[in-house]
Amino acid sequence: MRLWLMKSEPDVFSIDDLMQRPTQTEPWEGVRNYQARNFMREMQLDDRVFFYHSNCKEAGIVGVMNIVKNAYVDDSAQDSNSPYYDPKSTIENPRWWRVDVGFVEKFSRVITLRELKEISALADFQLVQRGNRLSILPVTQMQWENILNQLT
DNA sequence: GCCAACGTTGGC
DNA sequence: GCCAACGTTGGC
Repeated sequence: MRLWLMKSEPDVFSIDDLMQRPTQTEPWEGVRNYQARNFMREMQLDDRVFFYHSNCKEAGIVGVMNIVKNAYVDDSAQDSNSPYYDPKSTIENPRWWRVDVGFVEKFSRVITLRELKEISALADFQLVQRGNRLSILPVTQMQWENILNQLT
C-alpha cells in the first residue's frame, strides 16, 4: 500500500463535500498536469491519501481518503462544457486520467501548512518546499507518521 | 489581490 | 531543440 497527498480547493471540492456524497466517494477529475496524472496511474486500490485544502484561508491537511477505483480515462477532458475540457485529449487517444477516492476520516482539526513547515523531519517533503505547485504527491511512511503525530 | 514559481506553448 | 511569452497555482 502506498501513501499520497492530493490537493483540492475547498471552494471547489472539500472534505465535507466528500463526506456528504451518498457513497462518500468521488471521481477525482480535472487533473491536468502530467506528473500528477502519472502518480494517479501508480495508485492502487486502498492506497491512503491525505486530503489537502489549498488556496484557502487555512491551507493544510484535513483528513484521509482511500483509493476506491484505479485510474481510468477522465472523460471530462472530452466534454466541451466542462471547465476541464481539453480538445487535445480525444477518445481514441486520451491524455487525462482520474481515480475514485473514498472518505476515510476527517481530522478534529486542520494540520496547517504553517505547522508542517516547522517539522524538521518533513524538510524534504515536497509539499513544504518553496514553489511547490504539484497537486498530487507521494508521501513516505515516515512522513505520514510524522504528520499524524501532530494530532496527538 | 499580489506576485513568485513553475509548466506549457509555439515561433524560430 | 531552444527559449520567450503566457497562463496557472497557491501562499500570503
